[in-house]
Amino acid sequence: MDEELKLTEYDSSGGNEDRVLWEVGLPAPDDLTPLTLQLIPAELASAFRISPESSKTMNDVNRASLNTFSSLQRWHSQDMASMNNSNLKLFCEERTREETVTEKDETDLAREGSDPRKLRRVESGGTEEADSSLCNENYADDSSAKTLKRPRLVWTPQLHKRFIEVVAHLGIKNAVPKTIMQLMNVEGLTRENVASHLQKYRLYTKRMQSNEGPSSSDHLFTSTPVPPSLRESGESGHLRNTNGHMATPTLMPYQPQMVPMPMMGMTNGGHVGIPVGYGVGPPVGFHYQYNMVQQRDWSGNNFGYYHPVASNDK
DNA sequence: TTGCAAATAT
DNA sequence: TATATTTGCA
Repeated sequence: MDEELKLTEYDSSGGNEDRVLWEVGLPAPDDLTPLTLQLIPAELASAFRISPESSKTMNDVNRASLNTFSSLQRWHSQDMASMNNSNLKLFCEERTREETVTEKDETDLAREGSDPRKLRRVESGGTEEADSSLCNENYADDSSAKTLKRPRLVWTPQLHKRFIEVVAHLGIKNAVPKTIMQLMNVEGLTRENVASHLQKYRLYTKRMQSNEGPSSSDHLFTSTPVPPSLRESGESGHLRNTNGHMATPTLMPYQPQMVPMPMMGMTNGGHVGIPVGYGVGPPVGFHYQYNMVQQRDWSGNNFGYYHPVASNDK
């Protein structure tokens, strides 16, 4: 969190730009490999017929650092709480402008008319791929929330646990996508998300009931045991007590905490965690955030998150 | 609106 | 390759 504070407080307009951006918890400068150093020695490169890296001067390194800093600043200057698609759109437009200039500088007629996003993927060294992937058509139009393609939801064990709790609460009979979605009270979660997950979950429970055993892809489901109320077909999750009255299992209200975490050291090929802002109360808008924000449930467990996957050519 | 299977996307 | 999403149909 110290890093986070330092990063947030960093302001190039006022302070000493040569100041180290963060110090706490990070290796001392002496422990770091200089970026000017070539990682593959010339002899090794020639031995394996690897085309030698273009040597990096301090100027190159400084330029790259400044680019990184300015983009980080841009990210952090956004009000994370009020982050919305318009912000992202502006961000993307800005980036697109920058990239257009770059592409003009490196004029290549053969590329004329091709998709800039594909171009970028080929051209970028990879470190930009993850954030560039945010600026695709999924986010380009915020005029209609319905036409927005949501990032892929990752059903983490915690999110699945919440799902199970709600399904157990409702009982097998009442556990339909819409109701589950409402009771889960997870902002941004759609009926389709739930329907899809429910579909898979039912297949899993079916497999379990037929003593087939879990399949290799049932990792998530096996991590959370199937509640007894879901094993009895057709019975509601509401338990009948000795008086014959219905006793409703308590369903913990959803009170998430936002735990901001700077997205540092993300490399290409890795999935970028773009969590959805889970809210208390009725679902409101769907907020995309640039930085890694882990969702926690009331017991401190991380919840699910959305991630756009950096697309890779197949 | 729901459930399901298959196709598609990431 | 795994798995989430979409699609089409009943």
